Formats: sequence, C-alpha cells, structure tokens
Amino acid sequence: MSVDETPRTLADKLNRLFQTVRRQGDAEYSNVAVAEAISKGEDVQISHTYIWQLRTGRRVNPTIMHLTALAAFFGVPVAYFLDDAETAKIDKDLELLAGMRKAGVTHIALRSAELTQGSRAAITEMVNQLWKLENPSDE
Amino acid sequence: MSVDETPRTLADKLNRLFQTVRRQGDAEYSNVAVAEAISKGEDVQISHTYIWQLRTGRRVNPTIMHLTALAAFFGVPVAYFLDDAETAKIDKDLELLAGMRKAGVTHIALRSAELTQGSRAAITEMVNQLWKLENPSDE
DNA sequence: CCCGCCCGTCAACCTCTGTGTAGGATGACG
DNA sequence: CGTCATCCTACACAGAGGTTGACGGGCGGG
Repeated sequence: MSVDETPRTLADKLNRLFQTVRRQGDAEYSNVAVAEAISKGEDVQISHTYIWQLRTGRRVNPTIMHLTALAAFFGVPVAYFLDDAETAKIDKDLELLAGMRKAGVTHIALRSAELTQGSRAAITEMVNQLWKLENPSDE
Repeated sequence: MSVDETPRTLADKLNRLFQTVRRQGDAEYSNVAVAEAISKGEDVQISHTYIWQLRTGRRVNPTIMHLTALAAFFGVPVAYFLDDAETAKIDKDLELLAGMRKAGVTHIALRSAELTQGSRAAITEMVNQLWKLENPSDE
C-alpha cells in the first residue's frame, strides 16, 4: 500500500494507524507495546499476537470489543475501521429521513402526533387528495 | 426501556431498530425474517437464533461482519451500535418514525415527502393552525 | 376441532476468533 | 564474541462466537 492511497482493508487501516500515530521520539508503536497499553488502560485484554494477525490480514473479523479498544487507543472513532463503500450504501437509506427533515416534514409529523383523532384524519385526507392530484399515474 | 430514552446496551439498540424500522403494513420484522433477508441479500450469513441472542443480551460481542450486516439491513450506519453520540443523533430520527406510527400518521409523513413545495407548505400551515387550536396554553 | 404455519425459546454443538508459548532475527552493550 | 532485550513470526489449542435442530405456543383457515 502506498502512503497516499486511502487504505481499504482492515489490515491496511490498522497499519496506517501504526504508521501515523507514534509515541514521543517518533518511534512506531510495536505490537507488544499496543497490546500492553490496551490491556492495562482499557479493561479489555488483547494479545500482541492477535494484533499482528490483524495487521497482516490473517484475521479479518474481530469483535466489536477489540475493535473499539484499538480505536480508542489510537484516538480515532470506531467508524474509521468500518466506513467505506458500506457507509455510502447505508447513507442512501438515511437520505429518506434526511430529505424528509429538510423538506420540513418533521414539523408536520411531530405536530400531527399531538393532534386529536379528528384533526389527524382531516390532515390525512387532505394529504391523500393532494398526493393523488400530484401523482396521477401511480396506483 | 421506555420509548423516549436513548438505548444504552447493544440489545436495546437492536430492539429499538426492530421497534421502529418496520415493513409495509407496519408489522414488526421477526427475527427469522431479518435473518433470512440478510442471509439472502448480503453475502453474510446469520441465524435467527443469534439475532434473538443479541436482542435478549445473551450475546453482546458480535464480530464486525455481523454487526455491519445488521446495520445495513436496518439502514443505519454501523456507528449506531458503537458510537454513543452517533446513536443519540440517529435515535432522534427513529423517534420521529416511532412517534408518527403511534399516532397513525406514518401515512402523512411518507406521502408529504413526495409532495411539491407548495402543497407541503399548505399542509404545514394547516397542521400548525389545528395544533394551536387544540393546545391553547403551550407557547 | 385440528392441522399447518410461523414465531420465540432453549440446549447442544461446531467453527473460528483470540491466546499461550516459543522460535528466529536484529541490534545494543560489555 | 556472548549475552540480553525486543521485535516479528508461527502454530496448536482453549473458549467464546455463532449455528443447528427441536420444542411449545399463538393464530388463522379448512
């Protein structure tokens, strides 16, 4: 992996962290050092062997416990290890909610929730009418 | 866990997702349904039993593989399960959905999102008027 | 009424994550 | 050169993560 490419695999991302996050005197952390620091600082145990396996791509599917501990140690959000294409895909789903809010729908919905049955029915009916008016083709 | 508190444990968060993210006809997804959907859609396998174990807090330390699959299915970023700040933010979105459904206004909100600017403004205004009418005391 | 269907629950089981332990390389110090 | 310290590598194994299969209960339809 070249330095200026964005890391793709979990191993790459972890190695990038070792590469950039160093201790005083710019010496890279060793696997053992990180393992000890984590096992001491957090209340999570991790072995230097396992860190090595993760860095070399021999293990690729850690539990959230270990991943969070590593992220905490290096001072990055856990999402650093997970964000990529996956996140992009998910973000599209969230667009619906975001879009609704941006369109001022939140306002409508929240207040509607506090309305009486009768008023709500009236609103519903009105929305349905408008919707039909604007979407003549759909069912 | 009451509906309006932000969930703390992984089990709570997962249950919250089941509670809010539903399929058409507002029926809650069953564990089996989710397991099948994930095993089919993503290239990750997961068993309905395991989902149950996570929901009931019997297992609390899943691997990133399963966690990402679950997050993807429910349309939230993986960070929802890991980062508490992220959880709170997203939870507010989920609350909106939950509140709307409880009040029977899912219909309104979803369709409003498809309306033109003008119609939406009209609805908003109408809701505000009704709301003021029914809640004279509040600001 | 009973049959089929799907659900949540449970316990036994199997796979793979994560550990213990040790070998070989390298460098510092005497 | 010998010793010590510390690193990365390797591999077998313990145990936690995840699955399988079965049981009992609720519900709708013939």
